[in-house]
Amino acid sequence: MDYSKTVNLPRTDFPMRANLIQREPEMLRFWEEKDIFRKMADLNAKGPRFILHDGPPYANGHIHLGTAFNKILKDVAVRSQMRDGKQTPFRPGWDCHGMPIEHQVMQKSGRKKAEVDPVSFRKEAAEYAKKFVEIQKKEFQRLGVYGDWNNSYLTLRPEYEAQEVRIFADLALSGYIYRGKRPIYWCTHCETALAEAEIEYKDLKTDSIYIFFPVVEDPQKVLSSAENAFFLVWTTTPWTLPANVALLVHPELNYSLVEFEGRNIILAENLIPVVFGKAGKKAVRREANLKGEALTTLLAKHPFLERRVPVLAADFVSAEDGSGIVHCAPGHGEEDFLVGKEYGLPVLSPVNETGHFTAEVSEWDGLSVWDANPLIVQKLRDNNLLLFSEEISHNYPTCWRCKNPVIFRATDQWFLNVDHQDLRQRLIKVTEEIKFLPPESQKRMAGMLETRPDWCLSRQRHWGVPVPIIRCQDCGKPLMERNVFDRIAEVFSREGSDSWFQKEAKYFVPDGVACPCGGNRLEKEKDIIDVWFDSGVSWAGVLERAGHYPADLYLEGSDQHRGWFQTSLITSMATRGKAPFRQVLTHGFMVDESGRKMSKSLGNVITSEEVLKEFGADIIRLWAASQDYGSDIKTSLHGFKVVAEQYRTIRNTLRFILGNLSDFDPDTHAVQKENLLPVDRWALAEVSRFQEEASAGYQNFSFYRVAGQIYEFCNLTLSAFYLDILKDRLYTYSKNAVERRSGQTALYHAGRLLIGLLAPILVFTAEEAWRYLPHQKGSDLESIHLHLHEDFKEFKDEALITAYGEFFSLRKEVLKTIEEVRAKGKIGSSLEAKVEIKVNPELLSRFSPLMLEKYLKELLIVSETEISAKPEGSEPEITVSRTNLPKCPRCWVHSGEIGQSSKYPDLCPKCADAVSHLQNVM
RNA sequence: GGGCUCAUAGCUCAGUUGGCAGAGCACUGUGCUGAUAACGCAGGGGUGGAAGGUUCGAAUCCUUCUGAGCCCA
Repeated sequence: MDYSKTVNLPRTDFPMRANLIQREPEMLRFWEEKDIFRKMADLNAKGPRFILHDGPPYANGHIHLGTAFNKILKDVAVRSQMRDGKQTPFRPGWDCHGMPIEHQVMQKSGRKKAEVDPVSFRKEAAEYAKKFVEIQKKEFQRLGVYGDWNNSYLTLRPEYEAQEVRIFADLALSGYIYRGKRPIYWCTHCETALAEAEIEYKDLKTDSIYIFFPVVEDPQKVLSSAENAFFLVWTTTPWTLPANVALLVHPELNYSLVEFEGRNIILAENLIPVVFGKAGKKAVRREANLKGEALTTLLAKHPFLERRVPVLAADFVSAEDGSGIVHCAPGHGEEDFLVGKEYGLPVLSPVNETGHFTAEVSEWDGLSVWDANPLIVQKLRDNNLLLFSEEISHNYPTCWRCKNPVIFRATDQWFLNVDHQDLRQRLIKVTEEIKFLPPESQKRMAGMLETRPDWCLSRQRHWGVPVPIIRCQDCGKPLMERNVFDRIAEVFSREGSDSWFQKEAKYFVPDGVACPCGGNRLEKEKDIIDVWFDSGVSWAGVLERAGHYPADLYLEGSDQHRGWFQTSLITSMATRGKAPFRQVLTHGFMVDESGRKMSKSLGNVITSEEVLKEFGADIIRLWAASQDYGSDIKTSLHGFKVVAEQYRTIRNTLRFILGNLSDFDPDTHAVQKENLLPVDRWALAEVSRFQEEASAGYQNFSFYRVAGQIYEFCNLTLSAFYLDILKDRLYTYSKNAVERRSGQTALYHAGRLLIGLLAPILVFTAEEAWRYLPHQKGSDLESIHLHLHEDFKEFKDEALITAYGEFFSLRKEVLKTIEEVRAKGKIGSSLEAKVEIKVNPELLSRFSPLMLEKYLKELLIVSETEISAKPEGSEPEITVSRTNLPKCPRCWVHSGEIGQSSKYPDLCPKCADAVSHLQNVM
């Protein structure tokens, strides 16, 4: 007789193969049709609020793996908070202005900045940005990201621009905004100022030259002989020499006077061998221990201009490179500028916007600074004032957009004064009140704030929000008045910032407002605002207006320490006196297998598109959630395969659970806790623990821990033990036997919890599995994503987990012994084994809750067991042999009770019972 | 030059307060054939980047060094 038809095998339509690429889009349609996202938003309308403010990605190009990673982390954060009963509106945004788009559009049309009509150009740029907003929106949606996609925020929307003007006005009217001449990063190719965040450092070869500056005065006789004396000055930017106005030494450093080819040369003592070693020449030391401080009384002469230059002390002068003496051009360097400011030096900047010398430098007028470099070196050589020159390679700032090296150039720009009203100190202070994840990033942020220069807000470009300043042409003063700003904001909110380029200045000035000087010829500022200011005020343009300010969390890549985190913090602190976020989470960057940053030029980029096509969104999501974002994220195709493998384990576990619950109705079949079998109580204790730990992981945003716990629960707790020992009960007991229903009760809870915990990560798979899971009446929710967190505290039982823990160590020994016996060919299936165990009485008594005398066979999946006490203190004794009992043809367990049933003499009692309950058994 | 991070099995990584070095993948062997393009079991494989120090005891704490990465100058 074939009993295989009489056993309760798992049955489910939940497929083993995920086929995510096909199924996910179907699921997206389902969510859309059923309006699930809106229902999610309404779910916790009365709950506490959790606001994750979306840092707007730049609306340029398709999303890449890094963008996908970031958005998925945000999504997991939002969804897990929602599961916890929080009200979590998520409004995605895009950054739409700025150089990258301007650059693209400019290139497409093949025009130059000066040739374009601003109005039509801006129209094109807006189209371009909107196009990519739509593209990226679709890509994010395909990844299953939850959000109010029909209400996303764009920095180019009129209302947003108006709000930006209002914040600018708040800053201007409280004195933070000034126009000044300071050296800033300047891209001669893009012809614009650049912010620090728009700079990339690359290795670049430059001239490294050692120049003689003649000493012309030594009033205090610091040198034994000032005759024929020279400072040896080091620089890597010869073109800045025309702007030189001073020499800088380190005050604490020791300098020496050496004789070389008839000259007396001053340089840092420790660098003598280095410099002359490089030059391949020999110098004789004449005088040592000249403190830098003492040298500041001397006066030198410019090597090719009629200019006397003082010697000043500066702490930043390095004793590591060069000669220990550097030249100072306040127009071409931030540090030089600060020294210049301290000593009242002039700020020379004889370079125009395209990087060519102006007429101020008569000798090289009209020449680009890069072309001038060799000529200047030659000039020095001709004047016999060059010790030597070499090429060195070092990190040099380049433009993030066009990749060309940038220069420092002082021009009139609009700045935000970071020290006004003690702002810098307040910023640093407030970082201590913000929760940073990981905590180290607080230091990083504070450190950057400590040293950052004033924020250069103006850009000489077309694509952005105009600097909202109206100036009097007669006196040149800006009309910094509240009602003027209000008027500009009001116009922008209606007509957008394009109006600035279409309307006359007076259009933006309310009637009756005039310049105090009496002049009435007005002009508009031509510069636009730094795009980082756009996104930096999103707390105002988005959060404040919705009553969501400040946000609970900002979550971005670690590069935003100098970017969005900082610009948001500065604008918010300066105008509202508080930080726009309570917590800041940063994650690392995508790097390849060998730890190198992913970049197009290295050809090691993996796009989200290719991963999506091959694996599906849930795999990308599981991958993203599994990463320890504290450091950089190593990424490889192989890594995705590993994740896909883990996914299969999880999916198969789900399938097993669902398959074995096909006849389970939780309302009628669930077994009361006190009637559950011990091991099922243990399983539920594990469920409870899993729930507790995973929830804690979600709350700390340690998603990778949650992912690990999920996998462990599936693989170790369930697959390797519990599901295995459950099979006999599920398959062979009578359908309604309490033993079977007890196991199903545990499975049911395990399945509910597992699907629930998976939901924030595997949004598609969880939804799919949820449909196959039996539900209690009245709780039959249409989507797992509308199902809230529930706890399993009633099943918590640490003592039971500990007791089973001890049993597992014993079990491991037994399995090993069985394996040895199997290797000798004595048994095949473990059901052919008889196991005898002797343990010390203490341990045996600790096992009493497990009721081993009754269940040990089941727990070891063998046919005969005996467990007894032996003298204390000694190791367990395990004997495994082949059972002599006959095999029950239905459940395959060897039993001494076969034949007890007269109706089914070939079966064991359990199977006889099961079969007799079947109606149509054959 | 400064700040931060990392270095544990071939690969990806766990190791909470210092207490016999773990998991997954891969590999090998094997069982089952009632989770079957699935599942179970066992095994090999690590001088814990290097060198010192604290300690009864260090992968874990301290110092130095080496290598790598990111950010900043």
